[in-house]
Amino acid sequence: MLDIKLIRDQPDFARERLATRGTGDEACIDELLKLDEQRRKLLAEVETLKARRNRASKEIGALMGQKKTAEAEAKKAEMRELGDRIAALDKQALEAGAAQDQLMLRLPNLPHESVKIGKTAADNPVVRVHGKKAVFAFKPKSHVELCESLKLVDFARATKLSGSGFLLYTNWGARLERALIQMLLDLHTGEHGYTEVSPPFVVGPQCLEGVGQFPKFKDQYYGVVEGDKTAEMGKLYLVPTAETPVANIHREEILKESQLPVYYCAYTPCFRGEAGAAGVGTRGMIRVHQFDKVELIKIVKPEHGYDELEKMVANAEKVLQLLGLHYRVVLLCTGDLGFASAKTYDLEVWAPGQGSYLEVSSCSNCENFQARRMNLRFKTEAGENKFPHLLNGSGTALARLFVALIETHQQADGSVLIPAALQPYFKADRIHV
RNA sequence: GGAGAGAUGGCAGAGUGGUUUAAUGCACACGCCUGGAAAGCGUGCAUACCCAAAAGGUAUCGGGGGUUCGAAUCCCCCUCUCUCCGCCA
Repeated sequence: MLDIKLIRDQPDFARERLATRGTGDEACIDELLKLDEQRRKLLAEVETLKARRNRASKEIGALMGQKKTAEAEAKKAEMRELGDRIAALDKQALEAGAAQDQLMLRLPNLPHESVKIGKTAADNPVVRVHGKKAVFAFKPKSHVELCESLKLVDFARATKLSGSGFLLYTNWGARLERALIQMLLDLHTGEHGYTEVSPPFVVGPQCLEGVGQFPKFKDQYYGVVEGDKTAEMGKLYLVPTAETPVANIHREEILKESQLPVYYCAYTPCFRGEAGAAGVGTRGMIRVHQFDKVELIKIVKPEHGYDELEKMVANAEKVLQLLGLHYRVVLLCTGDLGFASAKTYDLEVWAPGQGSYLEVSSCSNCENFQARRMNLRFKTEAGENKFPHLLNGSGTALARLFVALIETHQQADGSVLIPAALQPYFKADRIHV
């Protein structure tokens, strides 16, 4: 959520920054300003009346104490009338506030000034490239072929169980997935200073609202029902990313300045409805309804937000380096930026069998956009309450990492070599038939 | 799922319709005192919003609704916590 005071004081700045997203959201600034003015006018009015009533009520108490019943009754009648006006005005003020909130919750974050203005992913500048595309003396297979020949994933039976878009890892495939999860958690906790947490995989709607997934993108997530209580539908949702539970851990809290920065990392499966995405790249493991991910979350002082973002990107890159993968880092342009983010780097790993780069990580500084939504603050040494910056980054997503890994390290004989860093977890150096 | 008891500020804890402007204690900060410290004394110490600022005002005692001129206090609904019972990995 943006700061209404910023919109009030610098509407042109907010309009101009929002416009760079190309979503047309800047159009509602005028309506927002109107609603805000209306709300404040009503508030001032109703508060004046309430102040008068509070004073009168005390006087009534005093009059009754002095047994001046007639005077007290006269004042009571007067206040009854005032009470009706207060109730009516109160309702209006509340409605104006609710309308304003609805609008505010649907307004995306302002892109940071360092973000390139652009329209689509094609405009994203490549910041740096690591390694080179693997060269093969043979035609590299796609991960789908490798998974079938090495029996790493049983696509057909997964579909039988849960429909399309779900995966049944088998044998070496299941072990590889587990080894990757453990390697990444060990890396981030052991080398990068993150504290491991294991959150619930279902969360209440307030968590989705807190990070900006609700109310605008409500159609993309899975709601759960306990037993046959269909009335409970929508009370809980499967997490679309660990960001949802983990970023909300300290919601509605006031942290001490000395507690910052907070670094969390968590493994969770991620569940995504991907509404409207059917038919696009659905074959294989690139776009699925459930995948594993190790997520990084930081809560930091505002002045450190962007240094911490760079460090987080480096932490995610380390994963790809250890696995011997070629990748590039791109900076998302304003048009490609996520709803809550002010600045995002994507890590795209090369998948030789696909002949394309796959997004395996997205690291964002959401500044105080999410902190405002979840009312997460910290108290400075001077005693002032401030909103911290919230950062999230994949460290990394696994299904696509799995794809890049087996496609990159496949051999002419159809086997796949396991990188040295992963061997202690995988307990073998090669996958073969 | 059943029965009972609870939810008040950073913590503890009083407050059952009107000087409560939420007492008191602890913790914390600052000052006095001291050679220095402890103790003692004094002052301060929730959040948000309205107001250009100040002064002031409004709201908030788990959440929502109601009664009333007035609600932490009375009524209704919900959530959560604790104790016991049942079921369960």
